[in-house]
Amino acid sequence: MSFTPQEDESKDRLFVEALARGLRVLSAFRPGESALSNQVLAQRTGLPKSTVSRLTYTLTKLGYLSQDADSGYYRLGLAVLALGSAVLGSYDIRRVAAPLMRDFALKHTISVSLGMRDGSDIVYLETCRSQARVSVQLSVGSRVPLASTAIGRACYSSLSTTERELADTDMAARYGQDWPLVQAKLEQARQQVLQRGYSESFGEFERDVMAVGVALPSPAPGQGSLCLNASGPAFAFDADTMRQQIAPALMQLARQIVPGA
Amino acid sequence: MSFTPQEDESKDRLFVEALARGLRVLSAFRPGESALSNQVLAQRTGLPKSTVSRLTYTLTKLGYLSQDADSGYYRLGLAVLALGSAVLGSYDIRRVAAPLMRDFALKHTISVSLGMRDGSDIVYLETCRSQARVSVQLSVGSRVPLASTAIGRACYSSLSTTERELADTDMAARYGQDWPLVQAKLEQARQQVLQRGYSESFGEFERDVMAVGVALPSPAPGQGSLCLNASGPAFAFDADTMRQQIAPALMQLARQIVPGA
DNA sequence: GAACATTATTCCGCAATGCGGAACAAAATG
DNA sequence: CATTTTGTTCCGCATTGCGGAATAATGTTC
Repeated sequence: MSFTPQEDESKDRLFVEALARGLRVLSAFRPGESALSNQVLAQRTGLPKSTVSRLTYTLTKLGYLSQDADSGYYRLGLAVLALGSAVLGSYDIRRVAAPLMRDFALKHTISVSLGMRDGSDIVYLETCRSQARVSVQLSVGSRVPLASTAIGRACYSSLSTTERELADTDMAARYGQDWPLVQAKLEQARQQVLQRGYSESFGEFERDVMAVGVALPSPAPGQGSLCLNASGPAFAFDADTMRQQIAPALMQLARQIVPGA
Repeated sequence: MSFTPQEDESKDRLFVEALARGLRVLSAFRPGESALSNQVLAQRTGLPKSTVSRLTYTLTKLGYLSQDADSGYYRLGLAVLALGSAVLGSYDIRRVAAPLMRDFALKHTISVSLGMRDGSDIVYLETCRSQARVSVQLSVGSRVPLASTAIGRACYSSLSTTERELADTDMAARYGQDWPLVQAKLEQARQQVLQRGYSESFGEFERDVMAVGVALPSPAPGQGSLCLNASGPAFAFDADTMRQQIAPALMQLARQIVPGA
């Protein structure tokens, strides 16, 4: 249960507890949820009622929460959105990648996403779907696991030895006794990437979804590893099509996005 | 200099200062900026060095900031993105509006945005541009003033008397001695909305940008007021076109999005 | 509408927690 | 190597946040 393996826990004079708790309240809101009561927040965060009350009060005053007039429930405020858009704005790769991704999605009638690794997850920075009706880029900001997705495996395979070992430690903790199995699968995926240049996940993360992934060579090292996937429904894309048509095209797309490679 | 006019300042036992300061650090990042040094953060937030150091330390540990490996500078972390996407996910209007907006944008070769009022600003929740190459929905989450934009004026005009007076107070503080002029302009816009059903801003917010706006009847009252605009470059859209073609179509779009009106 | 259950807010004494000046360390600059 | 600039750590102080308990507000049941 030690979150901070490098030090003896809880003696961290530099860590600002009140800030952490406030953010814990904000992150208790799961996407798709409209409004939460003060009590639900207390349950989810594990904080005492009165503390939550004070934190919601503060967050509301700052615009990070807004209180529903009649129900009194809290919802995430628009100030949070400003932060989120500041994040997206700071990644200039998106500006380059998005139009190319859009062309790709239209040409191949498939969805394509740009992701970045965060620990043992991939966070989507941009998604282009072939038909725009399905879901409103709700995927931007959402997380998928490194281990079971094509995009995650591609990313994993592109890590340096030291980074890979760090990620391994992360996942060992995350998957517990399943880790050996997961690791074997990951190693297998890595070998495939080394040989063929792309990764696969055919129905492993979501049933009936076929996906291939490639890593982008990191433009500035240490900036975080970027990766792409292309995914479509199994009824429209079989394994052969993914391997012979989509995967090469995706590798081509990666080269377009990062020319120096 | 009193931020909280309702009470005698700084005697607020419920307000959690440390949380506010931490968020002040996060919001010091402006969109488009990549990485900030610890010192710049101190300057922008007005906090002492050591405090900022502690806050950045905490935020980094929580994933809300990430530290660039070599420069040591901080950038907004991916955890912030998750929060932002949770906000967007909580507004189900987007799901309804987005495809309709997209059709509108394509049909009229014009940009259309969905916004929500936050104080004396409008925050964009969704934008659809006619040509997708220009800017990657960077606009989602960005703020434009209520007073000088078409979308803001439409929203203002749809407020109830009490809400409008609150907004007035907000803007009086914001615009200072310019407020009488601004208010006159707003009142004029409001009359126009009452008569014709839409608002205009022809080059007033951004030079050479023509825009019209309409308000959406709030589906659940007190949930915040939603509004739409359509905007295009002056060389492609003259005032007559905006008034006779775009504005009626936008009003039609509003009725499509919120059928019960 | 009385009696109860559930949830939110406020109070208040205690001490833990965060504060910030200053000392220290580490780079960057010349 | 001296100097400036920037980041981190230390540490005593008291402010600030804490959380149990009391209070208020709201909703529910009969």
